[in-house]
Amino acid sequence: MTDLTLGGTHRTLRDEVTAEIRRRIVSGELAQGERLIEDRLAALLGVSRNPVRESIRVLAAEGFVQVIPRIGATVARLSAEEAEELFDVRMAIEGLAARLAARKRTPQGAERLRRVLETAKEAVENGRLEQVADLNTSFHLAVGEVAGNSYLNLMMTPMLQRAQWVFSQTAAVRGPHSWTEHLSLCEAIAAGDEDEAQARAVAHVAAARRSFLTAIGRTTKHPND
Amino acid sequence: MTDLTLGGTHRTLRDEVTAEIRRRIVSGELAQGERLIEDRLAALLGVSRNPVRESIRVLAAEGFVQVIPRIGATVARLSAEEAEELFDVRMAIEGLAARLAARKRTPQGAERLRRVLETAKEAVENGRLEQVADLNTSFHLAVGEVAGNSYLNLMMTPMLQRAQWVFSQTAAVRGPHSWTEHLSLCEAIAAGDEDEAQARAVAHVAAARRSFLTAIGRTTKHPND
DNA sequence: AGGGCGGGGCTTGTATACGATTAGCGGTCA
DNA sequence: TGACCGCTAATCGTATACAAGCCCCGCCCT
Repeated sequence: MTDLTLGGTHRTLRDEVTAEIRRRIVSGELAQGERLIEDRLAALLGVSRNPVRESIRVLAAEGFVQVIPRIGATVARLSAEEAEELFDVRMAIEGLAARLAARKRTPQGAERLRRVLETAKEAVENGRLEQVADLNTSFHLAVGEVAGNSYLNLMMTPMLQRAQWVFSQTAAVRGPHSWTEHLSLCEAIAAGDEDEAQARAVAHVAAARRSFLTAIGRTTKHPND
Repeated sequence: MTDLTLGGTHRTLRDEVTAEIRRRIVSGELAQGERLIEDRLAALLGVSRNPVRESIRVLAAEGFVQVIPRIGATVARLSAEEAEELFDVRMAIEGLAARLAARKRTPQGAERLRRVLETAKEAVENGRLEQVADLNTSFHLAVGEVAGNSYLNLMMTPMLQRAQWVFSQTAAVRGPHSWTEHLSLCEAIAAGDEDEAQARAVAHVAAARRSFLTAIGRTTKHPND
């Protein structure tokens, strides 16, 4: 009786395993370079090796895991250079997402974005800090969904989780600053101003990059910023 | 003696199966919406179901396959809208790739691009038409590699194959026109002109979009073009 | 003492087996 | 005649089994 309708909504073990391993990587519970031994992961999660293997392949395609045939899988290593490279990609992708969101916005879409911001505000006020990172990702993802480009969304989902990974690794918390920028982006989208929406999204990611660079203590790229 | 060095260069069945299924999808041998039955694919390729399953998950993450739990996997359907959406993503991503390639170019990198163009020219002259599509993809991918952004490359690889899929489905051949644009892009990159490289890459994708729209016989989007 | 060599354990790659669920079909009853 | 019900075949989800390769350690030889 629990699942009387569409059977397609069933969550398979593989899906849960994938989400769980990814969560552990993004949160840092699984350290960079750490070996992912199929047997142990399977035992740890109480499943057999098969779902674990399928998960590892997907996570490898997403860039969270590195697989070397006959040697094994490890959590990917994220050098400072690679982390910074991500911001370039984000500016391009999220700029496009914001532009399309402004173009294709609907009242429901704008409302949806506001609701995520509202939830985030509550979470901040109640001190649910670890939830804030997830809500941050949710907001960016919601922008992508409002943009209504399915392939863009397919790419954005792992990209944003990777971004979250970068921040969890560097322990760089951007604080309330970030949410003001979100709000500003939300307004531009709701107003349907494509140029402004893109500009604000790009500026937002650029600010995140500066925050990241400060956190890792190297200002080599923009010494006169 | 064939494999005396690094074992990591070993190609597993799963890799070959993934490449083969992807190739059949991109080439159209596997039609959109066609069911991918694990048993049959396994028998067809002479392997067991396990490598096939892992392949299907990866292809789903790349957007070539749609998986519904307990129902099965099918080749993804590519509506005209989704196909066109891809061009937006490509303009953003390939524009960035071209810009970064111009910024980080090296003599070897520029030479590499020229070599791909040379090979393509030969292929065109010798009438190896089905190879031309692959070389087209190779060129775009090479631009990404010269850009030297690992995550960008991770995203570009399936994206470009998806683009190739779109063209193989619409039977839109762009012909020598495209290669002039490649050459022009290559020069801008070699010259290190970031703005020009990005502009030419974007223009190239925009031209491909027009070609696509013409091929599917709907000019609704840009009626006055 | 140092370097090659072989064996054992661990881990991955692949195959097979079994249970669970779905879709499709035919029969039955109103 | 049409709709509902149960059955069967097909297929997926998961677990288990076995084979093959890799790493590491100790031994032996020089």
